[in-house]
Amino acid sequence: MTSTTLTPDVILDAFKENGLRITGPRRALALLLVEMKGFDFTVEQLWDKVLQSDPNIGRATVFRAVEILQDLHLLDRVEFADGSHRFRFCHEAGSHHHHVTCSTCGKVTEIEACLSADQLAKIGLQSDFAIEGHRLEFFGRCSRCRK
Amino acid sequence: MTSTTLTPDVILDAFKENGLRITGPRRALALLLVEMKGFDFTVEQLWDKVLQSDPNIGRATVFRAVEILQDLHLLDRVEFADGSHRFRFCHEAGSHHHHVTCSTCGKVTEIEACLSADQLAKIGLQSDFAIEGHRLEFFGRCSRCRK
DNA sequence: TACATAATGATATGTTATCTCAATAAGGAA
DNA sequence: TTCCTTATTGAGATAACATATCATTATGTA
Repeated sequence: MTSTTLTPDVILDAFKENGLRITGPRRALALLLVEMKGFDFTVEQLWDKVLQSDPNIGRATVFRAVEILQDLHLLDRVEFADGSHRFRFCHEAGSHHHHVTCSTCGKVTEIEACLSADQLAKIGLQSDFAIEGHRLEFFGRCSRCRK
Repeated sequence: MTSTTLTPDVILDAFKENGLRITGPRRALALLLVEMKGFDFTVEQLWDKVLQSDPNIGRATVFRAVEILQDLHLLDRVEFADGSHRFRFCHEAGSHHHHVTCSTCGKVTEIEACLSADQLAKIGLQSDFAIEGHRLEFFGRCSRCRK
C-alpha cells in the first residue's frame, strides 16, 4: 500500500523498463499526465491538451501511449453506466482496486473492495475457466447528488 | 431459479407489458432472437440476419430494439477483455448473473457468483455512494483453450 | 372506423479508434 | 562521437460502431 508520488519520471521509467524508448512526444505526454492525476479524461481530451503544448504531436501517438500505459497498469480505464469510459491515474497507481462512478455527475471514487480469493477460486471451478482477470465497476449516486 | 422457455412471445409480451407496441419488425426480430439464445452477437451481426429475413427492416430499428430489450433485462451485454462487447439471451434471462469470457476463443459462460450483500453495503459506506448497480466481468481461458 | 401517436426506414451525421507507410529519431555498438 | 538498426512518429485515410433527423407508416384504442 505504498503510494509512489507520481512524477513524469515514473511514467518514463515505465516505458524504459519495458524496453520501450523515451521519445519527445512521450516526455511531453508524461508532463501532461502527471497534471491529471486523480482526474479522469477521454483520450480525445488528452489529445486536446497535448495539442496545446505541442501541435506537432500526432493523434495516433497519444492513443498508442494510453494503450501502453494501460497495459503497464499505470493508467486505469474507468467504465461508466452509459457504456462510455475514461482513463485516469489513480492514487494507488498499479495496485488492484475498483471504481464507483456517479450516474448523475460522473464523479469517480476509488475503492479497495474486491472479490475474495475464495470467491474467485469458486468461479474458476464453477466455470472451468482459468480466471486471468476481472473488471468490476460500481454505479451509484454520490453524496452531493443525493442532496 | 425458474427457467422460462424463451419463445418469441416472451419477447413480444415484454414489449407489450411496458406499453410498447408489437410491430412487424419486432415480430421478425423476436423470431430471430430466440434462435440466438445462448449465442452472443453484435448488433451488426443481428442486423445481417434481419436483412436476410426481411430486407426492408432498418438498421436503426434493430439498434433500438436491442437497447429496449437490454433495458428490460432480457438481453445481456457481455464485455470482453479487449473492450468489445456483444449481446446475448442468457439461460436465466432476467436473473442476476455475470459472465466469464475466454480471451482466446471468445467463449462465454454464465456464472451465478456475485458480491454478497455485505460486501456491497461496505462499498456503499466506504465510498459514500448510494450503490445502484454494478458490472462484473471475468476473463480467462476456457478448458478447451488450455489444452 | 378513425385517430393520436409510437414506431419505422433511409440516410446523414457523429463518435471513437485503428491502419498505413514513408520519414524520423532513439539508443546501443563501434 | 558517429553509425546503424529499428522503434516510433505524424498525417490522413479508413474502419467500426452508434445515434440523429424527419417525413411516412402502422398500431392499438376510443
